[in-house]
Amino acid sequence: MKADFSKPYDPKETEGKIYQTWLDSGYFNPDKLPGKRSKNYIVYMPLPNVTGTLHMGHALNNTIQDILIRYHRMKGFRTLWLPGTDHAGIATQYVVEKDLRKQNISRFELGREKFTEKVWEWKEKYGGIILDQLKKFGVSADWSRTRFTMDQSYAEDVFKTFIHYYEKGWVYRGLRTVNWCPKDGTSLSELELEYADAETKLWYIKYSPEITVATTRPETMLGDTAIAVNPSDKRYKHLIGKTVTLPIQNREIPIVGDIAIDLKFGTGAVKVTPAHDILDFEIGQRHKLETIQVINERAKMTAAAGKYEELKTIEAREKIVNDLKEMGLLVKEEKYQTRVAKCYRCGTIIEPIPSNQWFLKMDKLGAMAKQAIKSKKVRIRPKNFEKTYLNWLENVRDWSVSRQIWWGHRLPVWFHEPKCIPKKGHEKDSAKCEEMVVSLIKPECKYCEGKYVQSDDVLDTWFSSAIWPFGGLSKKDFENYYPGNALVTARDIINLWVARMIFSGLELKKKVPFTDVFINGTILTKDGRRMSKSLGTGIDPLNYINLHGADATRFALIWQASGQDIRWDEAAVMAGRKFCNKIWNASRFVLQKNTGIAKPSKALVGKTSADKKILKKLAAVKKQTGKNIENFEFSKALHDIYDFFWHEFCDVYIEETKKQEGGQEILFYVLSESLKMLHPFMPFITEAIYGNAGENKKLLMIEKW
RNA sequence: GGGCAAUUAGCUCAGUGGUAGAGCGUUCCGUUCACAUCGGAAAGGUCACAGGUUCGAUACCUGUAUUGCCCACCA
Repeated sequence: MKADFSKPYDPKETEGKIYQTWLDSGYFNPDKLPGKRSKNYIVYMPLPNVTGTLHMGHALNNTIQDILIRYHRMKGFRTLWLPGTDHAGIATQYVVEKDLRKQNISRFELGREKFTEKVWEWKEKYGGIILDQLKKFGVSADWSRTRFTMDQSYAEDVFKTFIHYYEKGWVYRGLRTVNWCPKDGTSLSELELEYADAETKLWYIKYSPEITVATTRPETMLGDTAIAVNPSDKRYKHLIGKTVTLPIQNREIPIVGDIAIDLKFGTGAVKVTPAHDILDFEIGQRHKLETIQVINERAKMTAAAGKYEELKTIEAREKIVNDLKEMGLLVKEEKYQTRVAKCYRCGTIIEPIPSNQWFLKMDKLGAMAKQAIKSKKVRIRPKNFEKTYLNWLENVRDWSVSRQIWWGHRLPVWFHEPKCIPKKGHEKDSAKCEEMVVSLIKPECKYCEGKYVQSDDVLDTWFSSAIWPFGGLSKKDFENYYPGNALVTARDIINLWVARMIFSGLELKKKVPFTDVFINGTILTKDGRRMSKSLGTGIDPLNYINLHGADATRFALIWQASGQDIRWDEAAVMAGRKFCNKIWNASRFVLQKNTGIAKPSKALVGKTSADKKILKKLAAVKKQTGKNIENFEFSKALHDIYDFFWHEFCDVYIEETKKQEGGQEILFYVLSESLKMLHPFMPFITEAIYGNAGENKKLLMIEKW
């Protein structure tokens, strides 16, 4: 398409058309790129949630990836940027449930099957929104390869991965005290918790003449199975090994010594409730303590709580405090500032309860992930994030991979019906019925008429995201496009996602999925606060596109993305817009003077000192820009080009040529080269102008850098 | 509690062992034809604070303060 220089640059009118031209070219698809391209450059897009809408973080993250892809495409690489969306487990289930609630339908009325159908409907209707928003940014991903983590082939890879781990003996089932959301009815990983400050009380309860404990949760005392003290604590040392009688329950419980106990806090003696506290559970494991569950999955007291059965935990707390008071066992209560863990989705206070979960052993996998960084097979930039990554792996716990929700990959685990109806001639084999089978397809019992029923649990959503670098590729694509090169993501998912992709790739495919991880900065508000929808501090990047164009917005993002955190300053978008105007007008000037020249000459020799100077400068800037991009120094690269274009080329050289004869070829050449350098950063306007430059038939996006 | 980072012009940020730069904003001047979304010029900083290394530190080291982020988590 031709740019119309009789008017000022209008991004609104131009960007849609340019994007369509790119789509029509097919060049987003590596298989359709022209020319010999012997080397690959592959970027795996961090999967946005299907429920998501674009925020500033996506905008920055995807602009960076687009710069990498466009640069390498122009450099002659066979470039693949793999896009997709994540089913996002509980996040999506939550959104759809909320939607249904408006129609007064609960998911329980619908039942599992109908509910998941509804989620699929929802996904078909709204799941593509975020990808369409990315297109407005100029994202040059290969949309023909777009994947969804619940696509059949992807899901199959997820199941195979689970089965692989199971067969290795790395998957186990265990009762474990987990963070449980009573509202969503699911366990949550530590990383899915949000903490909020809360004012509560610290109650001092006398367990024996010698032992008083301090607790914020007296209701859990009903499930206490020990008292723990620090073994070096002189006050209690002599009591270790003895027992006390648990008040109310009148149960004998042992006093154990454990180093996890802080001498300075409270009284130095701690009640241990393995069932309802994760740290206590670990203490319980160490001392082989019994686990007595007194709170159920709806946050009510169980039968084991005796007369408090069926009370909500808070009601039970009040009653118990009162009862203790009456018994004269409440020594004192004091105000206490604490932090309560809440569900990251619904904000409900989580309740640690023992629950049957599936775990993936992390010893071998964690070691592999660690080794990948230590051996420099994978580099994380900025480098200090390698520490974040390694620290996590140093003391990583086994990964709880099961979730009690309906939307997700159901575990490929099949349980035998309780009854056994032996097949004829197999009466003697009835004991051989396998209680549980892990298999991709529904198994049949060899010995009896009994059926297998699939587990109700689904896998943690990160379990499926962890295989994105290969689960997202067809068999043929896998051969051509695995492993990839770069992964650009935010720092908060270095452990949740990046580490898990690395060990998944190594274990399942024997190769690291990518060699470079770039952690982009976090965009904060101008006064340094986190951008978030719930705080009302978020900004919709599409507003900037509508007002000033995608190029100006991309400019603003990269212009400011020099450090880690960005305090977002809107003025930068205006600067980007002004720069667009400058590019547009300088191009008009140069191209009007060069109507007759088809291609810029390659081996130009400057005649005047101004000519020589600009050519020299251009060569230097171009070299430096390439280096900067390859080193993930995008902001530096943009500042250099900006400086060169505006202050060297426009302010000095163009003005100089007005005074001197000739030099048109050099003008034309420097402009063309500038457009190329600018293209990865500001793809729309540069492509639009390039269509006007001489007889260019080629799109700038595939022009040689 | 542990770790990481930041502190430079009114604002958002670069930067370097030898007395500081950009964008935006401000002030003044300028519309001869690429661009007033422009050009030219100017004002504006004891580079958080204290010590140390050095001939010399904003830059290197130590400490302090403030801020932010990550991880762990206190019963």
